[in-house]
Amino acid sequence: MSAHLLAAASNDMGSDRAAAPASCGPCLANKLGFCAMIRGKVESQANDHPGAPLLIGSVHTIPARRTICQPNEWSEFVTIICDGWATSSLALPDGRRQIVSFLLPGDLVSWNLFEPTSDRLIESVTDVTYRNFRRSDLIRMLRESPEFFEKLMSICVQYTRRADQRLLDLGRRTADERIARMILVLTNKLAKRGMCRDRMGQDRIDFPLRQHHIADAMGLTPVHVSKVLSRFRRDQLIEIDGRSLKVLDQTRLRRVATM
Amino acid sequence: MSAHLLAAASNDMGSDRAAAPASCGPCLANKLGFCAMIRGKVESQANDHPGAPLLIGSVHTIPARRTICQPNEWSEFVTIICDGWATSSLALPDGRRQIVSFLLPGDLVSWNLFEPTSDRLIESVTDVTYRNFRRSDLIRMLRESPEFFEKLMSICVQYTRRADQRLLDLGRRTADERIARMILVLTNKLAKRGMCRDRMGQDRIDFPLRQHHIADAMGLTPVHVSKVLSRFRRDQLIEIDGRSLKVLDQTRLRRVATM
DNA sequence: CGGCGACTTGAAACGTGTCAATTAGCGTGG
DNA sequence: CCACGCTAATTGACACGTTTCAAGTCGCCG
Repeated sequence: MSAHLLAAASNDMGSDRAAAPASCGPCLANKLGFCAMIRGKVESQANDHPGAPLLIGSVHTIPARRTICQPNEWSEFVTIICDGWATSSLALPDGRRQIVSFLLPGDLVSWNLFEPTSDRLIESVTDVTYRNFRRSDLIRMLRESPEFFEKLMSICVQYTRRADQRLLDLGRRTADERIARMILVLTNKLAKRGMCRDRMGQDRIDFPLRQHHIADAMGLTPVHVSKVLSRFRRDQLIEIDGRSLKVLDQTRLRRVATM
Repeated sequence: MSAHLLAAASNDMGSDRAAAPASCGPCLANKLGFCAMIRGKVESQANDHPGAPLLIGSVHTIPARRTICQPNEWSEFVTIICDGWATSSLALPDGRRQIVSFLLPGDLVSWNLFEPTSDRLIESVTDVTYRNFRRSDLIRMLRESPEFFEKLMSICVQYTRRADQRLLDLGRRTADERIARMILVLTNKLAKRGMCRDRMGQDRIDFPLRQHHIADAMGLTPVHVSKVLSRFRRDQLIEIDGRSLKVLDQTRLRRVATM
């Protein structure tokens, strides 16, 4: 199978090219995450072995509030978020649910490349575009490229640390602490990706989450989230208008969060 | 450096031998976990390349209630629990703590081989004997042995699923559900390792945990744990005497746990 | 204009935490 | 052997944080 054929077969947007797909323009994370590395790999592969099959992900776009992947659904693809916000969550039969993490541009939906299925339910919050890579391609790359391997391991460590903090949140922190921390962590994460609205100050961010998302992530009820956020606003800690959020007093917010 | 020298240098129990260390007799998990595989590897290595340096872990024993590893302490070793119970936990500056997992014989203290440091505080519950492997040895083995790699990945998946469930516990389950689930999960885990007291029934287990361990693992207070356990006992769901626990009515306990 | 979903707010209920007093268990040393 | 001191566990009364329920507002879109 030629490089051209494979790329065309696995990609549903004919205009994409391996080196710099059109859809990665808005993906602000392609500098730091996997995408860049994979594309780099693809380029060098194309240069070194012009005849070798190209590793390239197919791009998909999905509207807000849709499910991207069902729990325990088998998939031969590994997906990376290119644009928009999504959630990765667990659900109980009786309807209770727990959001494990918010997925932002550049995030791997599941960092375990060897598990073609997972308990998690993946849903879009906003419109989301994501990129599917063939699992087997990535595994091969993992074996061949030490650099890629290192990168995956460091992402793995990072995710684990986040998961640990979330556990501390749910087990031992009050609602105020949880929500304050969440705002700080998200702001920080977005700042790292250059996704803040302010050119300079890294404190105003697009904030598409509904309060029930925050509730499900922090193990609270939407009503209580509303009360805490109202209090934060009354205390001039944060400002929310429309779908954007600004941290007004980072110092005091940190104190509330006990960070 | 000869194989003999290396083994002697990294092992503080002179009588141990690579193929079947004396201390692994009581370690009931060596059939299924890492230990077996590593020892297998060591044996075949010794046979194939008699001159190559032996990969062998040093064995240590530590009394109950001691800290095995401080948070963020750098270590060139990867440790596996051989015997006894330990905890892996996170602590807040103000004293609140969250136990992330209980470590049983056969468990890897940290499954991330590439991270020489972690936030976790590792403490012994009972007397614990563990085995330290040189991180660099394991990493080399990981690269060389696909079989070993697979094993680590499957352990990794398993730990992730457990972590997910713990998140659901803390975020969305009531105290009763959490404690019932914990009892069932632990009983099950011990049964898998053949660590039950009954020869047949897999329901009576050694249970060295104090109630404050349960509290710290489940995000509750010791007082409340006591109340819930008392109720479970009054309702004939479980029986506790001394340091052993027996599930009396698995069906009803499962119902309480919403499993 | 009407309807719907997201959010807000208050009152009351509930689960869990806090505090305090008491008992049981266990290792240590006299 | 017992006395001592320590930690673990139990129990009840009360406080607090969070949930539940309910009513109402706001903004958005058909």
